[in-house]
Amino acid sequence: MASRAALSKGEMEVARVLSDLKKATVREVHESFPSERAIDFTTVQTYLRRLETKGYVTAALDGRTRVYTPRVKLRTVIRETMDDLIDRLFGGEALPLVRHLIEERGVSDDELAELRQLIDRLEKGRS
Amino acid sequence: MASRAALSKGEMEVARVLSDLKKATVREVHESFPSERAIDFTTVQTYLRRLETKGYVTAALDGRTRVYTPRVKLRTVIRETMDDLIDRLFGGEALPLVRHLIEERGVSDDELAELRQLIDRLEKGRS
DNA sequence: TTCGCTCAATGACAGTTGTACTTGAGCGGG
DNA sequence: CCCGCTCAAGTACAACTGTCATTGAGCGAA
Repeated sequence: MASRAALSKGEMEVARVLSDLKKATVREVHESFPSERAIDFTTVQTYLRRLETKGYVTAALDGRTRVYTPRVKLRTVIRETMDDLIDRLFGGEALPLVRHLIEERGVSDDELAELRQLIDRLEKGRS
Repeated sequence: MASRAALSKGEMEVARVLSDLKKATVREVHESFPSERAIDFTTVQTYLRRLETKGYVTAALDGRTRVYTPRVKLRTVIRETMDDLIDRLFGGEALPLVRHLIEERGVSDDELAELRQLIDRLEKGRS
């Protein structure tokens, strides 16, 4: 895992918001934050700048405003993050984490149904 | 949450090893690290010290050696860590992460079976 | 005893993170 | 035009991280 520097939790958060927006200015990212998540405009700005130097996003100037775009897919960020976490916390096994998530955090009926579908689909893919 | 300070990734890693050992000296923790995970003895020592000041472990002196014991259950650490991550990366929804884990990292046949059991058990618990 | 060795304890330090304050370029009102 | 306002850009900085290097206490050999 050598290419990019890992993201901090705050950076990830901003990366996710930007990923949802596809393309946005600092202001837009800032405004997209849930209102209960109080975070300063300049803090978001700093995170985006760092994401840029780390190579996770690119910025294009529109007038004097930077418009940021993801450069690394969020999926990739998530995968790398989870891989690392699973190594450290579960000795590399993903299933214990899945079990933890299902047991420790409630799963709604709908979610349960979705999970079942997911498993069915996978099992069908095998055989 | 007048809770504890969050753990860094490195801290978590040694917390997990200590948790497996139940009770151990720096040396024992250090030796329990997988050999491919090169890490200095004193680095482990530092992590344990920090875990102690953060209130995650306690140390008792045996002669002139500290013997560390977990103070917060690993399960709790994991829950807090995951809650935070899920908030930042998935907007608070756990299922997308479960889906990610199942889809992105392979699941063996055995694991698939275990998952199915888990779901069956949960569904039975409902209704 | 005294030398050197072994380890635990502690100090150190550069890099990262979280968070915000300060600066300075444009622009609308007078 | 000049004044103040707005907002992006840059600067700041203390706390935290990852990783060692250094110190110093006890102990066995000479």
